[in-house]
Amino acid sequence: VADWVLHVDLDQFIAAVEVLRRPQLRGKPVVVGGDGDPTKRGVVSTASYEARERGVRSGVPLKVAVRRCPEAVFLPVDQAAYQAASAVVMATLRDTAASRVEVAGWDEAFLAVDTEDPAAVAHDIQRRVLLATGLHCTVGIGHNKLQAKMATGFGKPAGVYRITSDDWLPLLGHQPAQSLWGIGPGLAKRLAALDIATVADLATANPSTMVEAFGPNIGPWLAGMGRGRYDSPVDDTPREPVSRSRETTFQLDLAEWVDVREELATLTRTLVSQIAAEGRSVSRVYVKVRFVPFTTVIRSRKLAAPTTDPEAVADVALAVLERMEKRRPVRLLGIRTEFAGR
DNA sequence: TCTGGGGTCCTAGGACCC
DNA sequence: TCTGGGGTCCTAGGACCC
Repeated sequence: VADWVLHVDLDQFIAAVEVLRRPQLRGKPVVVGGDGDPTKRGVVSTASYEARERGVRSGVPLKVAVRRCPEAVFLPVDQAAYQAASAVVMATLRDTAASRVEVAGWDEAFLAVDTEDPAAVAHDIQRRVLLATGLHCTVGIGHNKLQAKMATGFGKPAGVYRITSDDWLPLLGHQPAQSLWGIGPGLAKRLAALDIATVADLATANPSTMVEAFGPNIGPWLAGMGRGRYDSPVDDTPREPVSRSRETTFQLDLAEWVDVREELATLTRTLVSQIAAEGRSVSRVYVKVRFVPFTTVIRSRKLAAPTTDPEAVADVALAVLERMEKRRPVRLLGIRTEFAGR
């Protein structure tokens, strides 16, 4: 078969971009997260391999990270820099032998490639990306996106790895179902209740049981993934954003409801002003509140008509907030707006 | 002790309509 | 006493990903 899918994944992307513009950091533990102050509330976005060896991984609270690795260099998140680097990477990928490139995030993409020698294409991609950006990437090869994506894990860092249907079960059969792309803690728990623990268990699961337990779409999709099957093709259609959100974690929890209202109104106005400046209008508003102790509530309301008026959206957000229990203290406020015209 | 911020997609169930 | 079947729209909320 000459139709291959390649999954290109930049290695420790965010940390690598930072090291690129601060060469003196090469080889040192680098932690990017929050505003770069590890005494504040926030979590790690990406850590360099040197920091990962010390147990500092994405999602670890910065306060924990600094305890585990006090000598690490802590840097603030600089989205614009990563976006710019990402754009160069994606342009480089589009300039390769790939017939289609599906951007799957800042630092990863799927490529449809028609070739007899996918490994040669993969190495060529690595050379070109390194030349254009100074960044290293891993390339996974398969006959679909799932196989390619799982192969990347075996190729890290900076390697090339291939998985096809023939070696899917020998390689992955004994692994937990949750190791598969798309199976998180929630699905893993429901699978475990059906005595499905591993990828091999999933591969041999009874189809009607799966449909009964997960529905006509997700059931067969899960069972197929157990056998390394994956139908959705590499899709290079540029995607219009569906929604945009902003959220804030307060350094000091809000104890007064009047402050909660004020912060939510400000957050909403800021976001909607930006959206309006881009010429988009808002059709639905979600309000997210995280209370202490740790519970998160999300409520939404559709607007009577799409609008670009920050005040109007703020009013709706406050009305949604009023429907919630006025618990305190409040740790986090978030606003998400869905765009009109979809 | 501490738990970010940015997204997408799917499903259940109620309201309402014919 | 019995109360279909199909459809859309809406909200809540689960789940996953980087």
